Amino acid sequence: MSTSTGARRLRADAENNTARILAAAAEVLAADPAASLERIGEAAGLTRATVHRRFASRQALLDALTDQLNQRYLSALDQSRMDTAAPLVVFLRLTEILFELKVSHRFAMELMGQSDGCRDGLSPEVAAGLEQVFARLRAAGDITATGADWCRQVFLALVHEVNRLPDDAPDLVAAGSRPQLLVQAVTGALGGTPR
Amino acid sequence: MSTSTGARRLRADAENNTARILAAAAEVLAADPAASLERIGEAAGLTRATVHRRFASRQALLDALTDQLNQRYLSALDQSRMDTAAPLVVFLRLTEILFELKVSHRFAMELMGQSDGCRDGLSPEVAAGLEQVFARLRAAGDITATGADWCRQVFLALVHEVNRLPDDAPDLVAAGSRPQLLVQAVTGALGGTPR
DNA sequence: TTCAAGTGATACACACCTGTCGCACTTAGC
DNA sequence: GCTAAGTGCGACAGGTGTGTATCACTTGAA
Repeated sequence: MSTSTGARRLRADAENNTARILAAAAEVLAADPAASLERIGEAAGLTRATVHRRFASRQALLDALTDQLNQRYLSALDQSRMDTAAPLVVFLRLTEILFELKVSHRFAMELMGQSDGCRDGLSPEVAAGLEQVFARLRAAGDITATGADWCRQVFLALVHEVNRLPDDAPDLVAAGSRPQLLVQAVTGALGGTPR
Repeated sequence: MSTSTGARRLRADAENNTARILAAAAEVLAADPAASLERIGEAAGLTRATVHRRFASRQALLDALTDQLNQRYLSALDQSRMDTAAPLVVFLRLTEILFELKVSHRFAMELMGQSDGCRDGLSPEVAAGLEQVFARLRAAGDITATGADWCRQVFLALVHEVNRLPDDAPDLVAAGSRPQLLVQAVTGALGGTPR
C-alpha cells in the first residue's frame, strides 16, 4: 500500500525522496497550482530529473497526491471513532486529526471543487464517511442542513479559511484552537444552535 | 472611468469588444485560471490578436478584471444603503445585488485568496465597506465574530460555495434563494443566533 | 461616400514546461 | 569493500503560451 505497488522495492533513500516530493508538491501547489515540476523538485531539495524518475508524469504526481490526500482523510475518519462518541466530539476529533496531518487544504479544495460531478476529487469512501458524520450531527440536532453536498462544501471551504487565519486572529484566540473555531463555524453555518 | 483612461476614445465596437473580452475572461478563468488568451478570445468570439490589442498583456487583462470586480463590489455596497436599513436587511440586499451582477465568485476567491497581505486582491475600499457591514451586524447582535478578516473570508468562501450549488439542492430550496441561504450560513458561521 | 479605425489571418521570435536521454558521481545495502 | 541503485548535470526535442508585426479586409463615424 505504501506507494510500492507491484514494482520491486525501492531503496530507502529513494522512497524517502518520494515522500519529500509529495510533501513539497503539496506545499508548492497549494501556493501556485500551476507550479512547474522544477519548482517542486527544488522545494524538495531534488532535481527535476529525479521528480520524473519517481513520477512518470505530472499527472502521475497529481494522482499520487490525490491518493495520499484521500488516505489521510480516510485515516482521520477512522480515528475519529464515529460509532462510540457523541457526534460533536467525533466532528471535533476529525478536524483535530486533519489539522495534525497537515492536510493540504488548498489542494483538497482544488480537487473537490474541480470534480463537478465526482470525477477524480475525493474518493467515494471519504465522501460517504463525511456524509455519515454530518448525518449524525443532524440526528443529534447539532445542525439542520439536509444536503450532503452542501455540508461537505461548507466544511471543506471553512477548513481552508480557518487554515489561512494567522495565529493571532481574534476569533481564533477566542475559540481556543483552529479545530474548535472550525466546528463552531461549520455547525453554525449549517443551521446549528450556538453553544 | 469607463475603461478609457487618458487614451483617445475608442470606436463603439471596439469598446464593446473590450467588455466582451472581460466577460469571457471572467467566465473562462473561473473554470480554468490558467486558460490561454486564445481560449478567452474564442469565448468572446474574437481572435487572440484582438485580445492583445485591447489588453497589452495577460497581466493587463487580469488587472482590468480586478478593477471591474472591485467596482461591482463597490456598486453593490453603495446600493445596499447601509445607513438607512437594518444590518441584516443591508446584508441580504448586498448579496442579492452581488448575485444579480453575476460577479465571478471563483475569480474573486482567487484574487482575495492569493493576496496574502493585501497585494492586488480586493481594494481597500471594498474591504472597508465589507468591514462596515459586519461591524453593524455585530452591533445588532446578528453575529459575534470580531475579526474583520475572518468575517470577510467566511463571506467570500460561502458566496463561492452557494454559487456552486445546483438549483435543486435541498438546503437551497429550503432557504428560498441563494442570497437567503448565504445570509443564514454566514451569520451562523460567524456566531449569530439562528432565526 | 469616404477614410480612419478596427479586425482576422498569418508568421515569427521568445520563453517556459514537459518528457527522455546519456554519463559521471555518490550512496545504500549486502 | 563491492555492486547495483539512485542522483545530479547537461542536453535534446516537442509542445504550448506570449508578444509583436504585417497585410488585406471590414466597418463605424464624420
